[in-house]
Amino acid sequence: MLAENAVTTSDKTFLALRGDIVDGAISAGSKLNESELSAKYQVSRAIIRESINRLEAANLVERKANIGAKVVTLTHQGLIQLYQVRESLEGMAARLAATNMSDNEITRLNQLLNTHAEDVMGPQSYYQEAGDVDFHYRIVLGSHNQHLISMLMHNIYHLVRMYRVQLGMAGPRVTTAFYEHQHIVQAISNRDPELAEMLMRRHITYSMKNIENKLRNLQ
Amino acid sequence: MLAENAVTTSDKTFLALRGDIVDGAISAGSKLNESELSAKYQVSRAIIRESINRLEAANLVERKANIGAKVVTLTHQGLIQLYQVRESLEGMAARLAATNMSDNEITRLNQLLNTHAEDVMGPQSYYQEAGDVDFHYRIVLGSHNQHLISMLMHNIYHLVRMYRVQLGMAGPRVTTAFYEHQHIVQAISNRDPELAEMLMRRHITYSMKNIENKLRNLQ
DNA sequence: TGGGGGTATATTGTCGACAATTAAAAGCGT
DNA sequence: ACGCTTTTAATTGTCGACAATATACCCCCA
Repeated sequence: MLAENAVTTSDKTFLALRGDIVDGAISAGSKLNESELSAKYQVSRAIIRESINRLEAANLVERKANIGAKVVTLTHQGLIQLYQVRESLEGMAARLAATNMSDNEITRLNQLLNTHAEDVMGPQSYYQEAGDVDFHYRIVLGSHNQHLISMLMHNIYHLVRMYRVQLGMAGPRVTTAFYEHQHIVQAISNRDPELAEMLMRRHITYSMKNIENKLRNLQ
Repeated sequence: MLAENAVTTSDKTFLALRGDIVDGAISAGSKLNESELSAKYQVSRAIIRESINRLEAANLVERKANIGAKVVTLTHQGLIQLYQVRESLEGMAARLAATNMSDNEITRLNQLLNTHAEDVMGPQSYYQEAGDVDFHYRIVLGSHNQHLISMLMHNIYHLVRMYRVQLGMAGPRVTTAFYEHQHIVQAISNRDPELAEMLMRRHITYSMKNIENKLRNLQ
């Protein structure tokens, strides 16, 4: 599951900070004071600075020379642009997965889908968040493309999660999304790259339209 | 031209290091010794470390905790994976450009193309590198998508250039590529997103196949 | 002579202090 | 009282030193 083993204190601090930003414990748009954070997380300013640099690379923070760093603000336009990139990259991931996933990987992907099927049919569907994430991760990894994997895992998904968490995304679309997942897996199982890409792109587009409705209030 | 104004010494050092890596002055695969670089560039180790972190984010360097950083190695597979990402992102950029570029921007894009036409028809075609880069930049910026722009400019293009420089890419395909550019601009001028994306993806695929031949020697 | 353990060296990780820059406050004149 | 200049405070940028980890070397032993 790609264990992000944090060996150094810088790693741990980065993960802690990232978690607090994604969860909203450090609110969107707020300024990051290095000395303050240094005291809060009990590490030197050098560590904080390194973490902030990594957060900037992860698109969670914006930095200006001699002025400082701010947590990104969540906007309607920002969400749209983020999902356009997702559509592009995950579409390609699905395309490559159809060619590059091993038979074994595909078997396990189908098993994952069956697990989700039970959840969807069951009483309460705790599917959405965790299940959806699992599914997308599996396909991205199945692309066997290091750049693609790295970009999505490090530069995109945490920001996506930040939108989801802070805008309270857990809504309907559970069963609908499930069937879309099913069709994507079918295309991959059939080793049909073109179709897999197209279905994934549509799936992400729909998903965006769904979220978009929930934040007409954001400018 | 997106002036990367480097205000701080850290910025300057980063740019210097990046240039040396892309150009091969610091050879691919070699280890980066922090103290050594600190002496070479006349700055503290803190600056070097920050620069190395940024280079890692730019996919030009790989870092391991407590062990150190190495310049990436150029491989056949690495090139393919890089171009797959390019195809994905620039395809989307072309699609968005067809919708989002202003009439003014499109006019200037056509002018750029005319300039290149003269070069291609002229005696020596110094077109390839600079011209190609200009063209692609213009379209990426035309997408008006900040994530897309940032990813390509900071995380992809410098590595692409590193492959080009170090594998001595300047070859034929000058006029061929020009006509492909022409068709892409036509699609954008016609406000046809679907076609613009398709043509850009093909253009990049062809370009990769062309480069691929030149490095059968790389494993 | 070859291998394992332990010491020495080199390299990276972390820290606190100083310098440079920016933002805020005070002082001044009109 | 208002606007401009000067001074002060706060924050970021840079540095050299110390700590922790990994690598290289040497010695000892079978």
